[in-house]
Amino acid sequence: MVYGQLFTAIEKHVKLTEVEKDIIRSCSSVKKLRKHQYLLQEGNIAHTENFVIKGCLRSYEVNEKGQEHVIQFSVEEWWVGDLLSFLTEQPSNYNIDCLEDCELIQFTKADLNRLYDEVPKVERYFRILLQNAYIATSQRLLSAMSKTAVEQYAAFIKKYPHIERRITNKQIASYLGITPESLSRVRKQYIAPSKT
Amino acid sequence: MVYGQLFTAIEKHVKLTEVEKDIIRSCSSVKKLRKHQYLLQEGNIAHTENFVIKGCLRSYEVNEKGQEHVIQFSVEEWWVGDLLSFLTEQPSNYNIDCLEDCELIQFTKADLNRLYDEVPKVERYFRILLQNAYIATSQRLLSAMSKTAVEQYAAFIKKYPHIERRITNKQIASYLGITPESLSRVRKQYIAPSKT
DNA sequence: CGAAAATTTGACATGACTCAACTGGAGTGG
DNA sequence: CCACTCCAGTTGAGTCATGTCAAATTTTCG
Repeated sequence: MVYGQLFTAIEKHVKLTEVEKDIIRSCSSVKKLRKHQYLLQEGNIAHTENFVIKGCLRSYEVNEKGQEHVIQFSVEEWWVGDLLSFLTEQPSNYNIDCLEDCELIQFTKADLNRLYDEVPKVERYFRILLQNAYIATSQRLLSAMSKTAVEQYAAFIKKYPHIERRITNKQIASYLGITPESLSRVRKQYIAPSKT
Repeated sequence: MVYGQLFTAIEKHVKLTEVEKDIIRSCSSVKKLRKHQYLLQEGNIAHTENFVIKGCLRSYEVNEKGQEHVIQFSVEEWWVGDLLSFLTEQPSNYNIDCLEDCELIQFTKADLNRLYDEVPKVERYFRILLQNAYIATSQRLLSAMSKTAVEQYAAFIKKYPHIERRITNKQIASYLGITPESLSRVRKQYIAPSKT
């Protein structure tokens, strides 16, 4: 039942047999976390990659100057984790906490390597997933470099209207790389697109 | 001979048999381009992904305001192309031109799909490649958001000392998302690390 | 050699940040 | 259920980093 969302997500890219689904089930586990709990804290190694069944998480980094930067918000049907730490098994620079009560499907590195070998389609799925993530991040980078704060906010609202209602403006500001004060001013200028 | 660099690059991640190498050779072609020639122009579809044997290329986008933004410099042993256009077969928003005479190994989408099926190791290699690209882009994004121009320039020089000597400051400025004038001022402040 | 491009420099404009104060809503404990 | 605290959000004033525009200078390369 909980796996339905995961299989649907995977099957957008590759078809799975029942046997393969069973292997995937056996190579993962379900985890529940409450609001404010941490999935990962700076200095720890990310032992899992996680698929979100329910809830909303934020990944952020605290830089040398003490500033927090939100890297990503993750909601239902998205993946969350620190890929770098997961792959290298080195301590993470990221913090990931729950903005709402959450339910996740977790895969360890061993799980995933076993899956790659036993179900090559999963490796294909992850290649495609990474292609998309890479493209999305490249576009976000370009957007961050060339757009004003207003343009970025407008682009964010357009792209994530659903997420926008679930998180505070302070978090959005951190994601956009501007201060909460600036976002507040930006929001006054910004004419919201008409409600549905 | 020219394929030596490609095989070395792939074999950093997965071992190849001679048969597999032959398949790779048969699924690709070598292309030479002169300085100032375009590998890809905005509006065209990226029909190939390309491995650089020799030379240096720049990928850039021209935004609505007419500003050029360098997305990436690609030198020997790197890949270059527009993944989004390549995958979706939609017109590209990018321009890619040669900053030096170049030699590339090209793979079409059909080539690559055939390779993925015939040599699953290649799919693994690309998954790993994309993981690394995704991580690198994520870090660059964070850096662009939280660092001053001086810090960014210092980070760039530290990370790409080799590339730095092959391209103009104007290009570097565009890559960092600052104006050439700002870079010029930044360079005065910046104390170069001692030469080797 | 000479044209075109890159780089530097100066003066000035501006978008976003910092700091500080104030408002209002959410959550907590008595 | 009220009083209290905490924190998000807003607003104002002043500052600073970077951009813009223009001109001078140097370098590149045909």
